[in-house]
Amino acid sequence: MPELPEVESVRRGIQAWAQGARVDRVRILDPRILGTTSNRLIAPEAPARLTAELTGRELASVERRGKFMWLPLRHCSDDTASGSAGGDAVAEPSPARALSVHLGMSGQFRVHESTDPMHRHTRAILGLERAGRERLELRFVDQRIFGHLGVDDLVDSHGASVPRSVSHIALDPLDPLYDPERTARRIQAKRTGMKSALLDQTVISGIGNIYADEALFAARVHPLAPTQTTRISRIRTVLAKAEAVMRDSLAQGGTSFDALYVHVNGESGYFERSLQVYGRGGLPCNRCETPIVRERFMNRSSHFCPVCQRKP
DNA sequence: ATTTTGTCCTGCGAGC
DNA sequence: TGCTCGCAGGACAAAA
Repeated sequence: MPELPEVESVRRGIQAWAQGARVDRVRILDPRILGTTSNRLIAPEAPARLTAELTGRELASVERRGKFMWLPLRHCSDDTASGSAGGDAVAEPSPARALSVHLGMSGQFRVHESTDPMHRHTRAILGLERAGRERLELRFVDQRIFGHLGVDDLVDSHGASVPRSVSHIALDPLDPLYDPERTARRIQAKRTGMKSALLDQTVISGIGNIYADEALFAARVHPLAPTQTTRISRIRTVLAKAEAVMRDSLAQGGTSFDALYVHVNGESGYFERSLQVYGRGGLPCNRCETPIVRERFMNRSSHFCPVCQRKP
């Protein structure tokens, strides 16, 4: 399940290939990836519209906030020259639109040559033309179609330019502008459990079910500990552990449980072997040997040590 | 207003 | 053997 470390791994993975490339071909194989998880009504003309928006554009960079990625678009220099017929020579305008990407549960970006065999769950293909280098394809593969592709206006949010669809997402712990103290106070102001707060992408972004469980274990805090009565120092610790565990994971290329998360070249990350509680229900706690408990609440599995993480 | 619940989707494995 | 059922969970609309 791609969370911050996995998405950042993918961002770094495609950056070298995508940055500065020109989109010369777009194929939408399954239009459902153009919708959101809650809006599956795809206008019939949506694929053609996205294709028109992207074709001929240059991908300026690859950005990320939390689990969201986007690639700001700009007109290629030759396009600009022919487009502004006889107009004043203006400086390259800052990108106003971006290709926005969410990997959902099972989304992957894979770098391929166009002759490579097609993966069964390929949902979209961007053909990339790169000055002086061979053509390649960026393929969006997504088994469960929780992922999303779209083109969106760039707007200002938390001191950065992000797609409108990302503007409500909070800064993540790897963002230079991230403020852990402010985040801790916001969490304490909520009336909910600690795990719910960590998963609220408008409070802190990038944390999903795996790293929420791992951070709470590392901080010795129960997932259902009420935010309001948890001491601010404990909340600070949880945030520090969340950041630490995600940085560790990133250094190991992220967590790969199965073939659902892989790098752009198809290789897996190695953080799974470092997980302390997630996926370890019934196995002994690495600190106290007590069997790790797996319980379902919030419609999700939560994994924790009943001894190390005292009940609220 | 804020918090919780339900929904989307596919493949796989357990159980009968 | 073949079927059904449950499970995996990110984000968001809807309900509470």
